[in-house]
Amino acid sequence: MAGKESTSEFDLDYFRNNGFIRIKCLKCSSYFWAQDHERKTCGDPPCNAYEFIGNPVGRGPMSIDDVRSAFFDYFKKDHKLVKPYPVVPRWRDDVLLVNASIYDFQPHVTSGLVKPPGNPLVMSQPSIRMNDIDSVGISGRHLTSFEMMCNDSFNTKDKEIYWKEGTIERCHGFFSEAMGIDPKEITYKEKPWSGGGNAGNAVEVFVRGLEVATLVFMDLREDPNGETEIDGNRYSGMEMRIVDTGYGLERISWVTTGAPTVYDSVYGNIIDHILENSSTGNLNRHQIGEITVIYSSNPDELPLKIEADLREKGELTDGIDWGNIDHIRQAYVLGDHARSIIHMFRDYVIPSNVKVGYLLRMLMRRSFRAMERLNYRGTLMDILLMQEKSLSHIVDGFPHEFAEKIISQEFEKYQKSSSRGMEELDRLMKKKGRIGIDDMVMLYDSYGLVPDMIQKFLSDRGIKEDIPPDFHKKVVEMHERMQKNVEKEKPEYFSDYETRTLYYDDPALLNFTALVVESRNDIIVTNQTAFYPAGGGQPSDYGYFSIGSKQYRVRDVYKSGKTVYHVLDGQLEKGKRIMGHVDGSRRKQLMIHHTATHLLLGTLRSMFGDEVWQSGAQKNVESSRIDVTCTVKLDQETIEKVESACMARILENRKVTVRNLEWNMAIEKYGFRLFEGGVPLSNRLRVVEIDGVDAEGCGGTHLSSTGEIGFIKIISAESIQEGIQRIVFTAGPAALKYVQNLQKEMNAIRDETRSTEDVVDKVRKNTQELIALRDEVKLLGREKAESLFSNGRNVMNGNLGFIYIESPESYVKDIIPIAMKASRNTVIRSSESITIAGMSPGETSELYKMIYGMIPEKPGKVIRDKNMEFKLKY
RNA sequence: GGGCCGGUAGAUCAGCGGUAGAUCGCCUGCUUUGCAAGCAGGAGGCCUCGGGUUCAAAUCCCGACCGGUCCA
Repeated sequence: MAGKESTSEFDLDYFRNNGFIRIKCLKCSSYFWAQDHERKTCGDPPCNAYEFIGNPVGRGPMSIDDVRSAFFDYFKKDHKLVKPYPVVPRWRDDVLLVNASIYDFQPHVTSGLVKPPGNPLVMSQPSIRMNDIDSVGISGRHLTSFEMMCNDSFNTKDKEIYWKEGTIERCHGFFSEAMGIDPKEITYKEKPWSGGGNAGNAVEVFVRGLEVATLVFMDLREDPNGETEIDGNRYSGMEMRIVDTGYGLERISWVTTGAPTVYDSVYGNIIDHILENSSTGNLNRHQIGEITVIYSSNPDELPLKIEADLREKGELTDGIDWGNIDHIRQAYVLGDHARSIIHMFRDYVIPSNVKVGYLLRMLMRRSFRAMERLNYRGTLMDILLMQEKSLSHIVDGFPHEFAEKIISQEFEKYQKSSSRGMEELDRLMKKKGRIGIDDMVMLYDSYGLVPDMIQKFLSDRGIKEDIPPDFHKKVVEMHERMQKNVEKEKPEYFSDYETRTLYYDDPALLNFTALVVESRNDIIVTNQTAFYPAGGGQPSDYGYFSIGSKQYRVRDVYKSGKTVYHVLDGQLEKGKRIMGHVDGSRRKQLMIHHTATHLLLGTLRSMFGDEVWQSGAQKNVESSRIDVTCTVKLDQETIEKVESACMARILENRKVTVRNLEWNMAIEKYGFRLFEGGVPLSNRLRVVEIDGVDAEGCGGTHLSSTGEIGFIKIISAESIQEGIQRIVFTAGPAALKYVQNLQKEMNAIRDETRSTEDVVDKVRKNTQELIALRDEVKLLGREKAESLFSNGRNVMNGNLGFIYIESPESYVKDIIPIAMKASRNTVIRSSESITIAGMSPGETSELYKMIYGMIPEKPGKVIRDKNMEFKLKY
């Protein structure tokens, strides 16, 4: 019955006029809307298990291409169709991958600063989620990459597009009319939603136990003083109310095919191909459908855990060949990962040990292992090419050459570190006879050897070793210790005054008048400023403010929001009229380095291709650096080529233009390449373009042509991470100074080495001579020690016999090893010490007592080590 | 960004306080019709770098640098 005990956010005309009633789920007590008045449960697992496997809905099986075009056709009438964004979100730095379609519009659109690329809009956004990677291939429903289709509308005070009514009406229309699903099968479950600093009401849409869409009505933002509380966080209302829907493309297609798993549904042909070309041949996958249903009924538990429990109880074993199931699962993994890898390659991600590169490496290595376990006869590229075909309507420009190169490099690395690991394992076995859990953790940690590779290695040698059940726990424990976050000291923000940015109006302006509008201790805000604040890798300007003859040095300048803060030596009161003076030579040098950075990046990209992306940069006065993704190691020869190419472009004196473009237009024109450096949050993108070389969104100050750079000299190139090269360079006057210093150093070396002609040759000779002399001294020392030892006197003192040597202190260390091999104890006396060395511990101890009694001045220090050697220092 | 493992002959590694070794590769000679191989001999090392401890450091401690790997 329509519950009246609580008011609903979804008590909509559309529901009421179309025969829907609100029902309280018998199992989970949440509310849902349905046209089937007899319905008792909400449709969300675990309240319902999957009921569509082997029993599809709709007019017939629809491929993802079918579903996608049906979706677009349905919404295109009154929505703008937007092209998908890259899966690597270069426009934001808080996440590694696009997880959902709304990521495309955060934070610039959701904050209201930038207008959406269409309103309302429709699109299908490839998304990658790595969280459930352990369940991929096993649960039957988890994917690392999928397409999230959405129809989004952005409502403002002035313009209402559509809100709940319009969204639900469209959703129901799409599923029932366009997809031909029996409307009585569709349920809408109410559920509050929160994430990424926003929150709102939502409904989840279910068909036969499968969640096919989520409709989110985002109208709250996180606010510590907000009046609404959700999950312990406080929220307040947003000016823009956003409809964000997520339709799971693969799932919707799946519910129409009723295939055993989503993998079979979406790319069953590729799974067939993989199995046909592996050791078992193709396998029937019908049993897997039953397993998928079982897992669906317990969504909060890890599939492998459920499976282990059921198998222990003896359920879930009848007639199931687990060897085959495992084999099929590897094929699923391979099929799934191939898709994510395509998306990442498309965005030129390079495998590495950090960030998104690490995620790519993880996917690739898991794929390699799956191929090995399957004995798959093809290559990873074969599977990528098949998946590329199946994604042809959504992915364009998959770079084949780049993919081939990266795969072969990564495979080589994978094999190398596996075989190193295997050698280490072999050594450990020889040394210890068995492998403990700590060894396993070490092999995994240091060589990437997963436990089943270790197991296989051992079983090939007839040794049975179980993987300890707490292996992963141990790994996690080990990594728990490494959490550490350094909180950076935050500068003080106390104003929201919009400072006029004279440095943008005229980058050459150095002297200006200003009014102090805010003041706190040594920090002031002025109405306008020509001081460039630190940002975009460009450090702040220096200089001073003056009032009459008094000067106040400017030590630091920073910007927050629209306010520019100046840190002074001294204090200036609010209301004072002052003159500002920017240190012109510092600014000029920073501008040269900044424009040079863009030139260098553009040049590198033209030389090494689209894989070159900036991944960090820092300008400075003496030198600057830029980090770029690049698989090529930059040797001296390459560096010189880069320098020459830069020089050519400097001599061409190419124009540098700065334009403020509307966000969406800028992307339309230049693409996501604009987001090379950081991205300022504003409604317009400031695009700095070097004619024919490079265009980037950038907030820095720039020269007006490349000729002003003078010349660029690369100081060093090193790899700071895998796939990332750090180039340190200098330009303009700083470059001249650098070269002058080199000359000075060279002259100094020439003087010090007393060389007249070839300095390098002279240094080489000197070094060789030094090594030769060092060796000779060593040898002479030993010879001398030998001769001192053989000339030693045989002494009998009471019943103690020993060899007595008098020697300079410097030879003592050479005599000791000889003495220790001799059959008798040796006493070595120098002007500084008496040393006893020998093979008979008992006797040396006696000798020590005797000699200690004999010397007139008692020693200050007695050294005794495990060789039973004594040293008495006077 | 953090943890862990490592850096010794051209390559792969051993040695883990006492005067640098193995295997493969390389060079020379012998054996062989030739190849594969065998035998004998030989060359090849600032033991990554810098500090410290020590009579003595490749070895122990600290710090850089480089490589690998796992996690975020």
